[in-house]
Amino acid sequence: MDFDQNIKLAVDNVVFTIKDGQLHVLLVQRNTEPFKGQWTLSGGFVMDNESLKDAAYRKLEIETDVDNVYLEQLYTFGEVDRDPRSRIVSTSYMAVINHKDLHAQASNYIESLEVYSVDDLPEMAFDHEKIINYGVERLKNKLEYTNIAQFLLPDLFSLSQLQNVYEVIFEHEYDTRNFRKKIKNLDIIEYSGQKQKNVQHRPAKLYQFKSNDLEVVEIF
Amino acid sequence: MDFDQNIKLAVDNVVFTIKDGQLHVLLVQRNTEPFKGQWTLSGGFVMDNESLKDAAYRKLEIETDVDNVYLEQLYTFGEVDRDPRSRIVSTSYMAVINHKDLHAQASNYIESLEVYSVDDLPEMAFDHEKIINYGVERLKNKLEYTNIAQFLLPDLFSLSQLQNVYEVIFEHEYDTRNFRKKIKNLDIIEYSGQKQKNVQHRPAKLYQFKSNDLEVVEIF
DNA sequence: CTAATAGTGTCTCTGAGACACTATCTA
DNA sequence: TAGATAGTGTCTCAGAGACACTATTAG
Repeated sequence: MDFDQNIKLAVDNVVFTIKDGQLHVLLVQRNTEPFKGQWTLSGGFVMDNESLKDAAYRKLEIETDVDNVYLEQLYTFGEVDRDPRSRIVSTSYMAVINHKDLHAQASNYIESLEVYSVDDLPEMAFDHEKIINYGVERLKNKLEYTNIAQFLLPDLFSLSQLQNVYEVIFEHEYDTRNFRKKIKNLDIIEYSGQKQKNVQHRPAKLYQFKSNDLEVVEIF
Repeated sequence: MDFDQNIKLAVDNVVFTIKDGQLHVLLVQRNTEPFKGQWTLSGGFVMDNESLKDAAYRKLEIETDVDNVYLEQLYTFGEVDRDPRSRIVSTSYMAVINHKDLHAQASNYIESLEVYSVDDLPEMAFDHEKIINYGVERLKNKLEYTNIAQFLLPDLFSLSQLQNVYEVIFEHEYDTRNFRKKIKNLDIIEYSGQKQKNVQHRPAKLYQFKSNDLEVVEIF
């Protein structure tokens, strides 16, 4: 056990949310070299007495209401030269959260914090753009076979809102009737009894997910 | 960058192969405490100048003909107490290999090396049984939507052999006609022009995969 | 000719996708 | 009543699964 190793271990969070009808990711702007002024994921070193997932949660607490967040490990990036300063291996996590639970202001943060559309990322430091792309693929996959969409939506939502989540992330429009037929057959959501109020059109029925945990269900 | 961290980073390989019509995994028997006599995955610490994947390959070279192996990262296990000696985070890799390319003898190895059926594992040290189970799930998933089965088969194989791979891993028997119909529709294998020889029954046509790389194709 | 495995086609049912109109609310 | 979005059913086609018999080889 006295193997001499000089590798540091970090976590990086890819925090997804939907804003303005587009998939966004939370980024931090660096204010020191290297890559000063460029953007990174929110992350940091793992402490000796916390698990990887706890480290990811600790970082996430600064920016979000972690009670309503879905967090899962993505991938561990272990190339030798991914950080020019020293050997740093980073385990990335994907967080999925409703926009209202994201307090993305710089208040607790020395560096500035902002959400960017994944289709329009700023200049990214390190290999973080690669990490984001990996996360986008994972999110797309999970949308196809789980109820993960719930974490991008408020507790009560209309079928149009749900459909919009899929359309935004897959960048593809679906037929309303077919979409509703499929979702209803899956038996994963239920009518809450409530409807939209004060909308300038026919108010939509509001639904809720039957399970608040991630469940595996073939969707697309 | 002078954060003080006392975590070591290791890799562990879950090496899958099919032997005697069952899915097997390669294990190493520990000859020191803790867990002396119990079995573990083949693994070890990552060196400062090699990537995680290179570390996994380096371990794999001892036991296999790495030219014919498929290797992919599984998951990083980062619980604080997973190793009683010290804080060790382990990134696991899944290797998929044909049984003939596995030279699983103890010759290069101080410890003894053996393949065990995943349905009949010996007493496992650390959290390695959990890692194996995670690997089995990943392998099942990949069988459903990729051509990963090729790495469990010789270059030329019969349709029965291919079907057997699926039956063994999913522990489910498939209808021969339906299975062949589906595989042929997928257009991922082709007839090699050769047939079995010296078999005491009608010789099967031998097929080969069109692509030697992992390709994404919906199968089941 | 026996034993063993290879190889093949049809029918039914289910789910995916294409497609157009009516309903309900606010201002 | 105009503007906006919600909400709904039918047809066609493709793929999944159930199912039974003939073909080819060695010994």
